[in-house]
Amino acid sequence: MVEAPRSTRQRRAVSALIADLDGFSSAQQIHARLVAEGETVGLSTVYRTLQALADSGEVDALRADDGETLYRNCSRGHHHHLVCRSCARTVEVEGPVVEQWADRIAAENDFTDVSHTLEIFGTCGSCRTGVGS
Amino acid sequence: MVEAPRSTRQRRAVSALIADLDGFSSAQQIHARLVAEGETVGLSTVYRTLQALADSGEVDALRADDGETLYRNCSRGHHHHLVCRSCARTVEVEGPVVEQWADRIAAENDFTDVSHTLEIFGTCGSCRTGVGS
DNA sequence: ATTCTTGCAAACTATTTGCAGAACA
DNA sequence: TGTTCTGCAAATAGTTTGCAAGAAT
Repeated sequence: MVEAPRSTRQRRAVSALIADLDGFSSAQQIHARLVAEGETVGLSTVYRTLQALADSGEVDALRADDGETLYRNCSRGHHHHLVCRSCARTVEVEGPVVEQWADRIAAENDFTDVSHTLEIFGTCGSCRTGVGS
Repeated sequence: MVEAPRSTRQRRAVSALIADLDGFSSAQQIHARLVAEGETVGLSTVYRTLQALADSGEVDALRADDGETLYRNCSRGHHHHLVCRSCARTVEVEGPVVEQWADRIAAENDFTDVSHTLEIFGTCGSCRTGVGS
């Protein structure tokens, strides 16, 4: 049997913060932000909490290219990100096409419990115009 | 100007080994295998070489869920992966639909120089059947 | 009261880097 | 010969874990 975790100040703080976040954040960023808000939480606890949340499916976890694990709220609908390489501006986009494609591909190969990660990178208009390197 | 790297015994050994590999291997696995074959190569050199190869586009690099970076030969064109969560079996898939969708989304938001990452995860047939939990 | 959780510090893993000597062009 | 490359060891970065003290039920 799976036990529901106890409700503690720390876990509530982490969950609350995550619920407010739009994009992805690393465990360290989340911890830093909590501390900045005046919460007293240990970094290990943040890691442990995020892992638990990810295991239970309440948050999505994904590895960034630099090796950090990023987490994001998973309550709102599934969507992806269009991120500017230069200024990191992020646009949330939905892709029914992609979802369906991914499901179909998985089915064709006899895979179940399908999930996927998708990020699009590019240079946004402002960065192209305004910022010469 | 980009300088072509020098041809050394170590780099040749790494390239040769990668060319022989079918799936993904970590830097450590590649190093271990080279040593096993009798090559004398330092681990750092393997890391540096793989990075260079990845930068120049000669190999694909991808982060595994456990944090290791995996490399594979990149002779064929752009494609994505369908990976089994349980046994890590990987199927290479192509997605013209996705490529087009990504380009269109980016264009709609005035982004240029578009690239994207996409991985699909699931549980493969064998793992579903064979492994009862 | 008992059991789960926290936080610190130390341990770990994968990867990167400084530097002196070796290898290439 | 003048760079570039290598290998070692030490340094990083992110994350995990042991354990004693603190909370939750």
